[in-house]
Amino acid sequence: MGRRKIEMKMVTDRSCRQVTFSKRRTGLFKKANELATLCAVQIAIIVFSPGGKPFSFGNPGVEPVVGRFLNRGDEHHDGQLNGIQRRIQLEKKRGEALEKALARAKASAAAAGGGSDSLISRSVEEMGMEELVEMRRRLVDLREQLDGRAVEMEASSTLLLLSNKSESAGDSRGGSWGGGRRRRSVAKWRD
Amino acid sequence: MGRRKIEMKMVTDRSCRQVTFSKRRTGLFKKANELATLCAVQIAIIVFSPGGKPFSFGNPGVEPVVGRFLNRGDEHHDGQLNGIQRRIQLEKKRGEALEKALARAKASAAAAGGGSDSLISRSVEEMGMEELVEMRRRLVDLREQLDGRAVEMEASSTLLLLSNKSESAGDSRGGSWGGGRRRRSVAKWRD
DNA sequence: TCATCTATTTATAAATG
DNA sequence: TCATTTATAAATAGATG
Repeated sequence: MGRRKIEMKMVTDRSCRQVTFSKRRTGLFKKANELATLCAVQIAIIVFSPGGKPFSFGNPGVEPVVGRFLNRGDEHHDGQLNGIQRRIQLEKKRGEALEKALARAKASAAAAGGGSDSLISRSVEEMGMEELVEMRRRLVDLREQLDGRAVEMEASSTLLLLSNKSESAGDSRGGSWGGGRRRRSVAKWRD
Repeated sequence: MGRRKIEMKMVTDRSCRQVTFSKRRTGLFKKANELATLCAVQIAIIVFSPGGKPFSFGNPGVEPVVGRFLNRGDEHHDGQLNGIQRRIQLEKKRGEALEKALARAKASAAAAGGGSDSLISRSVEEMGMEELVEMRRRLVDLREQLDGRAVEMEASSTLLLLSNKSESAGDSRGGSWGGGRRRRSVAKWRD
């Protein structure tokens, strides 16, 4: 697609790689936009430049699409809607083990609510890998809870739960280029 | 790019639209794969077909990329690496408010550890939106902490922290190199 | 550095099996 | 309905200012 055919290996020269990245990212986003337009579908692309900077494209926006994707229970592809009742049934089926895990997750959240701030003095930086992994496990439990709940709510609420920071709790719509994230308004074309 | 030039409007015929979607989705994923290969970058694409079915592509996987995107603090784009020290400095700059929030988050995790499972009897389904939002906020704080720690670790560990599920809460290695959400492997090529 | 140019390669719309 | 083919539009690698 250029003067010469190129090998499909990482471009070794940093400068060339950056140029290639910029050109192809532009092309990719354009293609994505065409796909969204021609087929009237939702699409989101997130890409980090070689320098580590995030670029994104989304129709109608990155977060609605990501939210829809993440919220999707793995077991049901009902497409449209699906009552929470079905979900609950599935969850109950998972058995007591999950129930206990959920109880712990809830206890965690509640305990945090009345939290005594000074109970834990060690900094997270001092924690070992094992502890972090365990923290993460509970975190995942929490998130499962949130996701399970989320299917009940309409899209805007779901967005609130999934978006990292909730200032934009509203429903900022409009297909967007560039940063899906709040500060970036339209497009960053340079890295 | 075909026998004829086509208008950039929604293809009205459902059948043609589906064909166009399949072809262009394939092309888009191929381009994304090339971009990832040539430039050694992380990228994720999520697209819902006209029928509402999800398709995804991700390098090294959808969730690691989405996680990185959602977790990104808006204020620092340090790019490469950055010792945890730099991160800590930035966090300290945020002031006492954040310090307190973090302390609460840590307390939460710790409380969960010694958790009394029966403290909370209400089901999550019964919780109100506000409580869920608050739970989510703490969750985000926790995750920020984990991410701050994560920069110290090598990629595989980072992947472990960010990937949504690890059945084996222990230290399941060999991060899933491709899958989107847990059950999905890499890409679904048919709708 | 950076945008623009163009020779080529690549993607794909329509045709075809 | 699909997969394959083919004529053409579109993307882009390298050149150039």
